[in-house]
Amino acid sequence: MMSMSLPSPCSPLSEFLPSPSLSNHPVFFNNTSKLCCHKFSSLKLVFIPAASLSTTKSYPTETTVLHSPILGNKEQRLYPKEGEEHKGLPMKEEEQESLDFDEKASKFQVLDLLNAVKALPCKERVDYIVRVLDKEIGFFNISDFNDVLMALVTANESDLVLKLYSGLSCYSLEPNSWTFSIMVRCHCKKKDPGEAKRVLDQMMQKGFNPNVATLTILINSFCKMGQLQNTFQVFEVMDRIGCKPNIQTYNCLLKGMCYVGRIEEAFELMEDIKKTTVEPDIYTYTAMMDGFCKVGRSDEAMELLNEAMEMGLAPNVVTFNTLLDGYAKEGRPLKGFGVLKLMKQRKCMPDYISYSTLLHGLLLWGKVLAGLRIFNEMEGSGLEADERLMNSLVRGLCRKSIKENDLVEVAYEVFEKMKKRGFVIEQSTYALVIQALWVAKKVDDAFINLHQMVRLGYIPRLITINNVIRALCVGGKVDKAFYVLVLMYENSKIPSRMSYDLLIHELNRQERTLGACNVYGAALVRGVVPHKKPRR
DNA sequence: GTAGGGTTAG
Repeated sequence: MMSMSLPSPCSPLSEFLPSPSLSNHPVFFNNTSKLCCHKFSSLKLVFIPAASLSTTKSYPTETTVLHSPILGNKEQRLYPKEGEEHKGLPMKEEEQESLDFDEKASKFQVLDLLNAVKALPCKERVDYIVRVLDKEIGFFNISDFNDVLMALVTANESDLVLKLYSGLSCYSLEPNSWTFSIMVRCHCKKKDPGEAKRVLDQMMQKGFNPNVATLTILINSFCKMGQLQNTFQVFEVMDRIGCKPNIQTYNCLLKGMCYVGRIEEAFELMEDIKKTTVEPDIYTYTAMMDGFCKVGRSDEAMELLNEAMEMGLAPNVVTFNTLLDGYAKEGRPLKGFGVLKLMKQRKCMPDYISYSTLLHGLLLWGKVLAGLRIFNEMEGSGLEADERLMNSLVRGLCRKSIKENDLVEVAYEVFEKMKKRGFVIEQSTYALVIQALWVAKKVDDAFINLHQMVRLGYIPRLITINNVIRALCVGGKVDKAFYVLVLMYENSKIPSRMSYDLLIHELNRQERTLGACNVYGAALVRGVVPHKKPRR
């Protein structure tokens, strides 16, 4: 076995940077190692024990963030969502045009095959593919095999890929470099970079050298799992075979470092990249900005944005959204207005994510009126807020309205909009709307919504019910008040003594003795003895 | 010779 000196977890990053005079120099390695540690100690960066790097659950971070675990739910987001549109399938028209006839035919055959396969039960798929390749098309070489394999990887059919690949020798085919690369990609897609690395080792044993794209895929996969030591091992391989990392490779590493909370180190990497011939791009800046934002250092992210713009890089909607999110999480959502302004100046139109991020942040920090403004702007630009966002907006407006009694109408307008869109209205939203209506003395609307709420199977709190009953009684609408009781029976909920008392009191006042007796009797039947008695 | 990287919410 060849012994390999692996980069330490505190990563002398510069080793992987293209500086010919220094790379592969053992002294350089050791020196920077020390240098790194020294720098970090002065920056109070918490070192992450090697063992903890392989987990993605909790992350030591150098800065405590005000809200929410910084990277806690990151993993989900870092991976492609299920059912996500696949790049490359189907092809765009221009792409089709640019292919020559054979290529076209071959691509379409693979696509047809894929579609046919998808229609089959899982068990029959592999056999079907082999049959088609072997007999119907009439040729069956490693290149065709690779095409099918690649198409299946793109289509997220990794189980099929594994089955096909495992039968390779049965078809007396030898995997070539491209076959291995596809398999690396397949395992990475399955979030199993460890297995991908084993394929890579096998590939190299067979004398094939992976290229930068394959290695970057693997690096990215390790980074997404927070496995930085493994990432550095891949860099080591790159260095050994003389494959130069490019900006995409570095960007993956940068993100990986930020992901495990090694922000300062990521920043150093970025500074180091700038000194090389590999030029940072807007992805580099966005990744670093995201790193800062996630640990509550959005101002530094903003500085980076300015730097990127000065360098002539064009920030895009993702760059700006990152910043919006940072400020929102940090508790300074109003900063988002400045970001929006900048976006528009730079002709980068805010999208759904921009608005919902900002709106959510504003509501989270109690900036309800600002939130309303953003909501209106959002809807004005043709973007619709979703169900949950509108639920929180309505609740925010109602809470403010209950305190200050000035926003019921606006709240109700948004609320009605939700109903028109067929959105599910949450129980707590109904409760707050009814309370706000009640405070604003809009008793009939409160009654209507209480009715709707119960019909939807929600159970209002007794205080809500009694408030509405009392308000209806005060307004002389005793029949409606009585109907509230009926509603509660329908929901098999027994009204409180207070509910009955309120009704009996009002019926007495109106001298409707019979009615009062009925209510009293109804209470007794349900085991409630009201304080109030019908007046004789 | 094919491929690779980024943002949101309860």
